[in-house]
Amino acid sequence: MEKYILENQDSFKMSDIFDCGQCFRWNKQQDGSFIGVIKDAVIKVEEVDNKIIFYGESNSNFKETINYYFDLYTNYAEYKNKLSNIDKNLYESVKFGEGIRILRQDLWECIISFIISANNNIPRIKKIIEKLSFAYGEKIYFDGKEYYKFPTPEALSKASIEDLRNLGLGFRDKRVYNTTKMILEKKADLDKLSKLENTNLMREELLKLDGVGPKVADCILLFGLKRLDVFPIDVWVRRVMNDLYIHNDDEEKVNKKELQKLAEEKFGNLCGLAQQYLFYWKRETSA
DNA sequence: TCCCAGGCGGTAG
DNA sequence: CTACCGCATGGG
Repeated sequence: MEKYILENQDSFKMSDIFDCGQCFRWNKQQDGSFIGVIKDAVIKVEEVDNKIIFYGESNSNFKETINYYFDLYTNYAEYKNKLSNIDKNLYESVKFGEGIRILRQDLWECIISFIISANNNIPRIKKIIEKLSFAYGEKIYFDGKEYYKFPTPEALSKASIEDLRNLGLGFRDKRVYNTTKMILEKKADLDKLSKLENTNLMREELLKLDGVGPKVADCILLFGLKRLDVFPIDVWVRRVMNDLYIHNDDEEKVNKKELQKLAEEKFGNLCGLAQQYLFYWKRETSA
């Protein structure tokens, strides 16, 4: 078992990071710690006396895995400073979610996860991903308990549309099935895609995948490719943006393109990060 | 019983 | 190009 201790981190709050809706595979334990699966490894994170402690088995460089996944090479104080200075709303939302970091999640896992997210709620998304991993992912042990990796494209391609339907994917079954096939057969090349410079070219590639529309593509860009210059618009973000800036009586009528433009103007190349603070702030304080 | 959830794909105008 | 609709499922 490896152990990695983090001290004096400018922003790292487990609840903010794991509850802000960017990831689906971290679960809070009774002792307050979180356990999740990063690629091939089960990781446990706990907070003791303002120190963050990571535990896990790792076949390669444990510390590097953690540093990369939690984006610890990036100084969020600068980001937060910039955003806080934009206006009072951003100041409040950043203060509320001060411990947020954008995780660097696996692209493939991100794609499937957010296809499943369509017209779905977060608890059920988590359940479905758990079931997928249990059924098609490789078993690993941690602290005497069983966990399951997220299935590889090869493994998931063994599932028929009906299999997926039986796991509770609903109408998303075909989308996951088709996209898995496309990626497995290299009709969509994720390695090539992740090396693209231009965010819009990346988005175009993602949009070719079945079940990936504008919102899902932007989530993948933000959470799987760390493109902070995208602004995923869902019901919550539309709500908070309308409440704060637009004040349309009928929030449903708020034009998405207009909103997109407004976000880019206000938040610039950090609009994805701004989205995350706003989303978390609004969702947590209105529940 | 109805409504909603991190939307998307298809079709029609 | 925009506007609408159907879609599976589970929880409130």
